[in-house]
Amino acid sequence: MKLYSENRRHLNAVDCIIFGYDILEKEIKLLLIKRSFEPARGLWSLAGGFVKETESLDEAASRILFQLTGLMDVYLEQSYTYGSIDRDPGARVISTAYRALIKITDIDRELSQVSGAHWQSLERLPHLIFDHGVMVERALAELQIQIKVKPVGFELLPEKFTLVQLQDLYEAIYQKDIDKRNFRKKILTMNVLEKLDEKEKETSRKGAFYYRFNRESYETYIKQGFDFSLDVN
Amino acid sequence: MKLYSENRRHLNAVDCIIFGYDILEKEIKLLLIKRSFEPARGLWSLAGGFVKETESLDEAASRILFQLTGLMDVYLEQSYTYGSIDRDPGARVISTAYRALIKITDIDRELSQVSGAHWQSLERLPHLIFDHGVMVERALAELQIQIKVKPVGFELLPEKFTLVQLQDLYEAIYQKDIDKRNFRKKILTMNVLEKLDEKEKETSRKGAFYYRFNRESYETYIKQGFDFSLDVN
DNA sequence: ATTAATAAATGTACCTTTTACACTTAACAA
DNA sequence: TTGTTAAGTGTAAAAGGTACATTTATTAAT
Repeated sequence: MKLYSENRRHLNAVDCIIFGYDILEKEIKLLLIKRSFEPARGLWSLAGGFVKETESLDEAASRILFQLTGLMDVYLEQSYTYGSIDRDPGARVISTAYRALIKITDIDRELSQVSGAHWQSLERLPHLIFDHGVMVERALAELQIQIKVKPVGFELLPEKFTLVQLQDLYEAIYQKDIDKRNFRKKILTMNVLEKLDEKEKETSRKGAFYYRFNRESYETYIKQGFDFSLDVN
Repeated sequence: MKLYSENRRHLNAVDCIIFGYDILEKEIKLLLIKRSFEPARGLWSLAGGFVKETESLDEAASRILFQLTGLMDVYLEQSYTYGSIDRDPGARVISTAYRALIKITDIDRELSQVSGAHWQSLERLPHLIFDHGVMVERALAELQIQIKVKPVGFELLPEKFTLVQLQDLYEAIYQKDIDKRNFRKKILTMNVLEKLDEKEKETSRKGAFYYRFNRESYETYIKQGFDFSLDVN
């Protein structure tokens, strides 16, 4: 084992896979940017940046997300660290990917225009630079696992949402159809949804009741070892 | 966004959480080493080392595992990257943890003596340096999740093992008792175990039949979307 | 030869959860 | 008043999970 000083130092980056849900198009979207510097300038990429000596990896990821979206306190979890020698043709860069879930409606549309960021449907992504495509695949797989165990779906929806919208979201994440009655039965027996006295009336004459996620009762259930897994048809 | 060259470089390390299973003591063990350099020389730590410019993270982890154990082609998966600024008091080091599963019997006892490595029971670990305790906790949690979905337990057992031994292993990982008949029913319906014509006779007069993991039928089932989860009492 | 001791091996009934499936209701517009 | 549209609802059958006690094979001791 060598002394610290004898060892080679590396550039470290973070890249953010930023998921959003488009409630109208019923599609998961990713916030992507046009890369502004060489190599690969002008091509689509994840939001990323180098880790500074004054910040942790988590802080770097938060910073990059904030710079792009103006949002703080976003759902953000480490995904995986990519460390192949040649993954970035510009230099050896070790990059830690982070998964972010945001409510599309929270984003200031102007802001993202300025920074050259755009929401792109997961179904038809443009080609991404380097290994960013692999990062997206892994992050999506993690999201699919995560949502079985934790109600992270609510991070992607507005405060008020209908059961139809919630089901559409689950179908988009699983990329599978779900039986309506079974879905409602299961999600309602979890007792983490509050029915509101208000209806969403854009999409039907009858209207659908809004619900709200109750974070407190969720915490209670988690402590009791509650299992949110939703095995879906 | 700055140019590559303007950004600060960091030391990158990998640390290996090496799990083994002691079939006699029915305990999960970790292979730990006495640290040989400052800071924290002489204290217990995970096996780790710096990432070289000529190797990927995965390669660095394999190399460190090989240097310590002499084993190649070991089950090895990335766990998590630890990037707090002050996690290592010697310098800023970003460390990626890897989870390794090895058969204790595969290890050349001499070799580990030379390198100052020792198996320590997970139940009564010594204090570990830096954030290595946290790394262990996370890796164990990952192992507990992993074993529900993939039969990784077989990585920890010798080629031939009895159902009693397999159950003991699951109990050690889950840190929970499991009903014998239900365990056997479930594990046998998975059809990935081959019963051998041979008995283990050390621990009882009657003797227990040896089984062998059939990797081929496992692959077949995985492709069909088989679910190995074993929800246990 | 018989008996005692020990751990391995085995089956079933009950309960819970999951699945499959089609009609009624509310609201508005014509 | 009627037509249209999407929201909302229940039940029966199947599958899977849980709880639980006795028999069997083998060896050592008498």
